[in-house]
Formats: sequence, C-alpha cells, structure tokens
Amino acid sequence: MENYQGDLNDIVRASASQQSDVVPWQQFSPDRLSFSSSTAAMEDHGVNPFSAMRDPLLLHELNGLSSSYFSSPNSANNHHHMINTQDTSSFSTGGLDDMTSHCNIFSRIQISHGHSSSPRPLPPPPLPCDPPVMDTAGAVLPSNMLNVNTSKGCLIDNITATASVPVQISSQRNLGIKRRKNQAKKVVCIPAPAAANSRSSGEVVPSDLWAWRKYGQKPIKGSPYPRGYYRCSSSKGCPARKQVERSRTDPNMLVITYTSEHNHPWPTHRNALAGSTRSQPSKTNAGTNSSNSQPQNTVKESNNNDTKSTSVKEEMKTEGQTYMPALPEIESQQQTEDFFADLDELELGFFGGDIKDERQSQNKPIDPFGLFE
DNA sequence: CGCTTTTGACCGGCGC
DNA sequence: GCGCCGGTCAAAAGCG
Repeated sequence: MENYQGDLNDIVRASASQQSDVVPWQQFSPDRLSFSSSTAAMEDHGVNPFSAMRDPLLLHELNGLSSSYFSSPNSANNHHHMINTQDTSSFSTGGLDDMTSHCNIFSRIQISHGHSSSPRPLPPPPLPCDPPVMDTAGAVLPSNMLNVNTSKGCLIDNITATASVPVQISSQRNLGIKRRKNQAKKVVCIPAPAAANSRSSGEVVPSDLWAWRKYGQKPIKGSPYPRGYYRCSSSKGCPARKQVERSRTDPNMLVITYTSEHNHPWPTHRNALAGSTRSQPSKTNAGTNSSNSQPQNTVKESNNNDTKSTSVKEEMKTEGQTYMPALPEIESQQQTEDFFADLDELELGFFGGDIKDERQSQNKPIDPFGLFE
C-alpha cells in the first residue's frame, strides 16, 4: 500500500519534482481587505465562546516562514493588504501560473472562507512576482502570497467539490449524517512544506497548536493525491475537523479545509505524542507550547490604518489573552464569522507575531514547519 | 498505558 | 433505483 498512488509519500515526492501547473491566485489589493466571511450557512453557529480562537496553524510557523524566506525589507505597512477575502467564483485559473512559477513556493497561500453570497469584483491581475511585503512586526511576505477567500460553495482550483458542499454541523455517524451540509468551511492553501517536513511516512502535515488526530485518508477521485482527515483531539467531542490534501494542480500547495469549530479553549499542551509520528513536536512548537498556555498567534496590532479590516483588528485585540470570545463591539458580521474567525487570524499571523520575533532575536533560521530542525 | 497513524470497511448523499 | 464517491468508523499496530 505504501506505494499506491494516493499515498502522501507520493505527494511529497511529487511536490519535490513537479512544478506548479495552474495556481489560481488572487492578487491582494488594499481595497479588498475586508473579511466578510459571514454567511447564512453559519447562522446555526450561534455564539461560540471559542469561536474567536485562532487556529494557530501556520500562524507562528508561517510567521517564521515569511520572515525567513522573504527578506525584502520594503513593503512595510502592507500586511493587512495582503489579506484578501474574495468570492472564489471570481477565481480564474488563467494567468496565474506564471506568477507563481516565478516565485518562491511560499509565495502562494490561499485562505478561503466558504461564502459566496457577496460576489466581489474580479481582482486586479496578479503580478508576475510581487515583492515581498513586510508587516509592521517585520514579517515579510510577498504581496501575492496570501489569499483569503470567502465563499461558501467556493471552488478553489484544486479544492474538490466537497470543499464547497454545504454541510451541517452534526454529530457523526450515529446521527446518520456523514456529510455535513450547510456547514461553513474554510479552505486554506499553503505552500506545501518540503519533504523534509514530512513525517516518518513522508506525509506533509503542517503542525499547529491544536492537536489533530488523523482518522482517515482517502484517495480523491480526479486527484493524484489523497486527502487526509483530521479531527481535533484536544478535547473529546470537539467537532473541529480539517482535511489536508495537496493541490492537484500545484503539488507545492497544500490545501487545508477546516470544518466546524473548536468547542474548547486552546490546548495548554499537546496531547501525548505517544504513537505520534508528527512531523515535529519539535523544539519550536514544544517550547512555545509548554512554556505558554496561550496560542502563539499573539499578533501585534501595530497598524490600524486600514479601517477595512474590521474583523481583523477585532481579532487582534485578543492579543495576550488565553483566548477571547468574539468581542461585543465586533460588528454584526462578527457572530456569523465566528466560526472561522480563528482562521481569519491565520493570515494575521503571517504578518506578525512573537514567534517570529523570538526567532529573529535568536538569529535562527526560521523553519515554519519544523522542516529543518 | 495512552496516544497516535494506518487502512479496509461501512454508510449515506448525490447524480444519473 | 442504482452506483459512485466522500466522509467516518474501528481494529490493528507502532511509538514514547
């Protein structure tokens, strides 16, 4: 079985050898910053005190990533602008490959909210390779690196249709609901870590502060890459799920689909690693986790100039707290955004954070995925 | 011992 | 109604 086509090992191998084919990519523009992830699909969400928690996935890691791999000093003040929410319906697969192919693999990150209710104008055409953008905290990212996509029923290039299938939150099989309908999902496209980040099996799974347990893997029709199914193991009964798969069009991209939300605070520590072949309970993560019970996405709000990033800024106010429920002053959209508010923060994490600073202060090479440690 | 991953089987939604 | 396919379960094995 280890060599069957869908094995993530193959994914890794493929990623190492393949060039991106088509990567629908959306250029960030300052005027498209707002996070409008609210959707009717999330109405049943209610107010979850934990919904405002940020998923640290990639957050700290990509902080480091960004600062490590993109060292261009210019483009400060743009970090908010790098976050873009869009309707994937506006996605076009054309004309983007070149851009990405010219860039560092880390120049492409997409984050997609699952909503398409508010069609948005087509984005400006992407530039071949925008210069890196540095946030005020010093994180550097190429301006085309991150794409926040809000669309229920969105279709990111390589996201299979299931990512867009409306689903509903439910308990699992015992309720006879295997496909969650009308459940908002958030799709995050990140540069796939190199094989060096792989598990012992070669699987590439970026780690985050949540504890995820893999409960399944399925080959997906039409995709050479299997999809891994993970659930939150930090707390029993936590409905949070995520699916990890490689982009079928760009093996260098990892597509993570988040489903449901955590119903518990951030884990103060990861679950026991026994039996785990995780890529890295590494010093990086382990150190930060063990010494700090709060998420590492302590984003420094150093730039409030952009009034469009309401939700972003609101989220950033939670800095320094173990977790923070949705703040009351958050505008009407907030409640419905709660679900993926944490994921919204992911993007923020790309542009700032303590970890990066720590790493920089230590003058250590940044290893966003624990690849090189 | 408790956790993980792996993997085949099962189940239900959906399209035809 | 049937078959395909995606999502989940659960047993087995491995790891710390």
